[in-house]
Amino acid sequence: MSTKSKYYAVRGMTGSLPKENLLWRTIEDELIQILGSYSFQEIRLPIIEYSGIFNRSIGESSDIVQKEMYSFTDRNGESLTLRPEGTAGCVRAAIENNLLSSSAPLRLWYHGPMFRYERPQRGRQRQFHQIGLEIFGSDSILAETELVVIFSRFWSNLGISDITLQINSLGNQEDRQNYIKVLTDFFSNHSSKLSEHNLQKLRFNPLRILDSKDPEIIKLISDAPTLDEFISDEAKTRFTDFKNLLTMVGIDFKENNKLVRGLDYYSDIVFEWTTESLGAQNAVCAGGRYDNLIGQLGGKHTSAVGCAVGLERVVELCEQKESLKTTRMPKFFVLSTETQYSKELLVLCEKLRDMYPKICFELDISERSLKSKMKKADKSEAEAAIIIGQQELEEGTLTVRPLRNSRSQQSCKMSELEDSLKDS
RNA sequence: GUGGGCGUAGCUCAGUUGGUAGAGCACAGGAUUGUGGCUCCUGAGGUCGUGGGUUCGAUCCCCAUCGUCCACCCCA
Repeated sequence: MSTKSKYYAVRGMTGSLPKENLLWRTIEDELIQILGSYSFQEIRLPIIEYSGIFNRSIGESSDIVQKEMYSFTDRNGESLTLRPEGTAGCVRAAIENNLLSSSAPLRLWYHGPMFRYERPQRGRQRQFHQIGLEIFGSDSILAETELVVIFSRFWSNLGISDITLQINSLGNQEDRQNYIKVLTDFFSNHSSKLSEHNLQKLRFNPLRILDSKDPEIIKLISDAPTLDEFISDEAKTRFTDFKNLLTMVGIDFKENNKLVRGLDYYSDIVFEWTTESLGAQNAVCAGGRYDNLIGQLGGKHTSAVGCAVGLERVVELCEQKESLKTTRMPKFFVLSTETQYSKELLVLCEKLRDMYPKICFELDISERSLKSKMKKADKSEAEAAIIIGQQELEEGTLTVRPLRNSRSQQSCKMSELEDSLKDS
């Protein structure tokens, strides 16, 4: 970096630039439109919550709570945290505003930045953006399936194909406790092969060791008891039904019995959409069922499923594939032959905008040579330039010069302007 | 938190076995004083990330530091 600027963005919090944001918007609008068609409603949540909400829901032993939260004490001495994920706040808002009292399942979505103090790398920023979905009040596997079909539709509309759905069942709480007991015994017997970090996981949540990428551990895990031996018949049936339902709607999936989520509130069915195209951060969208969370946070016991998609990762996929067409308003670049006419130009542009609200008019304000203005017109990606000089002002006409085809330039009235777009 | 790579013009990078730097693209002006793209000509721009050390002399060697990228870890 040069010495020109003394100020830097906070590490891992980069924002996005104008040239990227057309793609961002297109992607977000696509998903939001789909969500509307499934009757999901938007909820807007604060970025800051009391820290206790995250400690309680995500889990004290999780990496997020232990070392990744942006927590601080406010002037009132309260511990607050920049949200590291959206579910906890969404559940809090639903309880607090009595959204769960209605008998009908409630479908919500939210959108915005999340914050985790991690070392930035590909696909991972400290401020990143998610769209999250939650369905409250449905026991049915139709709820999980709905989350899955929504994203299947989304990938398809974006033209993303190299993405895999991985699914697993964590069983109910009792199943998992039984399994954890056996797993703890297993790893304890092989504790010499475990790193300090894994030993710590063994104490707090042995399930997480299953996630490891360490070849030694992976080898060890292949001999470990698996979760599916322990889950109850009820959970097994649910999982089977879920798989059948996915097959019925034509969605391919891969069973992955090592898929455990890093947030403690998940139980029963969990899933994750992954891709090979994003380096080490392969999860694009993930979620599952968390029937106990609402009760844990002080609400009436209400079953729930949810998932979230990492927008940076989706944007990168779309950039790679170049599969998504972005569109913008048609545009005219409006310039004068001499800078003395630029005030008349401003007035003219306002008239044009009154007449054509769906067309973009980029007014030249550079006050440079005509040649330079024409260059700017070209760079602006406008379909055509509108050139105004003495002659045009006297006659009350517009000179329209197409920039994207070989048609010759023409003189026309303001009311005929739209026709010149149709030709091109 | 732990490793490793990389910081030279707006961008992508070359280069100097230590003697204060170049290319392509982009930008600006002109050839064409009411017209972009193609071509040609010209120009602007860098205390070689920052600080210190070694040296007659450092962009190059050494140390530190900051930034950045990738991976571990973790996760969306």
